[in-house]
Amino acid sequence: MPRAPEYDRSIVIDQATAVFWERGYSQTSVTDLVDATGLKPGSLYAAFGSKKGVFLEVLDQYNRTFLARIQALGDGDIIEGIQALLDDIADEIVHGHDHRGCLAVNALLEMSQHDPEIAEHLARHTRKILYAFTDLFADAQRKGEISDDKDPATMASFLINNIWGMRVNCKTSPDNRSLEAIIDTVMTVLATDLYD
Amino acid sequence: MPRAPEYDRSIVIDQATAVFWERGYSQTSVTDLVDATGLKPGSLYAAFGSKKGVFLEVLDQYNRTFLARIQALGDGDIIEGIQALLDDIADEIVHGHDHRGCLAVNALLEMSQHDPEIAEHLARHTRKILYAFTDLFADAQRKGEISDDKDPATMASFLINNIWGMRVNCKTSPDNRSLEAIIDTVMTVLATDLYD
DNA sequence: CCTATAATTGAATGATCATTCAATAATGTA
DNA sequence: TACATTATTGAATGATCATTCAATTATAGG
Repeated sequence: MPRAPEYDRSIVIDQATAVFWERGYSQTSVTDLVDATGLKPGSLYAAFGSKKGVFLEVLDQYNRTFLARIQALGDGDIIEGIQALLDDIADEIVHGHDHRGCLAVNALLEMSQHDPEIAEHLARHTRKILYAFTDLFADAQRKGEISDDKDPATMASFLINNIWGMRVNCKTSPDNRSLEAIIDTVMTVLATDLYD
Repeated sequence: MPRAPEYDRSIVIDQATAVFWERGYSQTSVTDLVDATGLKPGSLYAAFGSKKGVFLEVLDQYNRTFLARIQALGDGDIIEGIQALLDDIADEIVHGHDHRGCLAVNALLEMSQHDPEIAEHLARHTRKILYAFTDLFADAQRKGEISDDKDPATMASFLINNIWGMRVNCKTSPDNRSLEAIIDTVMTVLATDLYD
C-alpha cells in the first residue's frame, strides 16, 4: 500500500561514493549529494537520516568491496595475487584519472579524530583487513608458497603499512619508478628468506 | 613611528599549529584560531591575510622542523639515527596523548585534491624529504655503514613509504607489537643485504 | 473508488562560516 | 606635543551549511 521509492539505494550510494571520494567528507555539501544523486534533501534524509548516515553507508560498501577482493586472493597463488594487487594500486596511481587515493584512508585521516562513530567504523574495517591478510599468509605457508619462519601477522602488518604508504604517496607525485621500487622491496621481503 | 605588534608571530604560529593538528583544516574555524591565539579576527587577517595564509605558514614551520631533524641524522651513525627516528614515531603513537599523526600527511590527504596551493606546498616538501633521505643513504654508503649494492633513492622511497604508513596506522590502533614488527622489517631491509 | 501509507518536493530555518571595516588606541619621530 | 603610521577591536556582512517540514503525489489493498 505504500508508495515505492523511485531510486535504487545502491546506485545512490555509488553516486554518493564518487562525490565523497573526490571531495572528502567535510568539503562535500548536502547540495553536492543532492546534485549527484538527484534526490531532494527530504528524500535523502528520509532514506539515510543525515549526511553522516550517507557517508557511513558509503564507507560500508567501499570497505566490503575491498575486503572481498583481498579474500579472493586465497583462491590462487597468493604471492602472485598480492603482487597483482600492489601493481593494480600503482597502476591506478600512475594512470588513473585523478589522485583520489583510498576512500577509507582519506576518511581515516580527515575524520577519525573528529568523529568517534566514523573512527570506530574504520578501525573495525582495518582490523578485518589485517586478519584477512594474516589468514592469507598463513594459507600461503600451509601451501608451501612461502617459508614458515616468518610470522603471518608481522607480514600482514608490514604489507598493510606499505599499502597505506602508497595511498599517501599518490597524493604527491605519481612517480612510477619509486612505486615500482617500493613494490619490489615489499615483495622481496614477503617472498624470500631474509636470514638464510 | 608605527605601533608595534603585541603578539609574537612564531608563538601565534605554534598556537595555530596545535589547533590545526588536532582538528584538521576544514574543521578548524577562524573562531578556533581567535580563541587559541588571542588575536581578534582583524589582527589575524592583517597578519596572515586569510585562514589559509595561517595554515600555509603553519605547514611551512612544521615541515622545516621535520626536514632539519632528518638532515641532523647525517652527523652520527645514520642507520642508528633512522632506527631512533622510527622508534620515536612509534613511541609517540603508543604513548602520545592523542592520535594526531603527522600534520603534513593529514593535510595532504584532507586538502591536496581541493586546494592546489596547499597541494603544491606539500608536494615540494615531500620532495625535499625524499632528497634528504636519499643523501643520507648515499652518505651511509660512502662511510661504509651499509653496502653499496642498493640504490639510495630506492631505500629512501621505501623508508618514507613506511613512515607514511605508520602515520596512517596511528589513527586506528596504537598496537605496539605490530609497530615494532614493521620497524624491525624496515630496518632489516635497510641495514642488511637481501641478495647475499 | 477510497483510504492508509509512504515518497517526493522545495522553500524555509537557524546556525555557523570566513571575512571586512570603521572606530579606537598605541607608538616613534619631528 | 602633534602627527603619521600601524595595531587592535568587535560588531556586522553575506554566504553557505545541514536539516526540517508542511504540502503534494503516488501506490496498493479493501
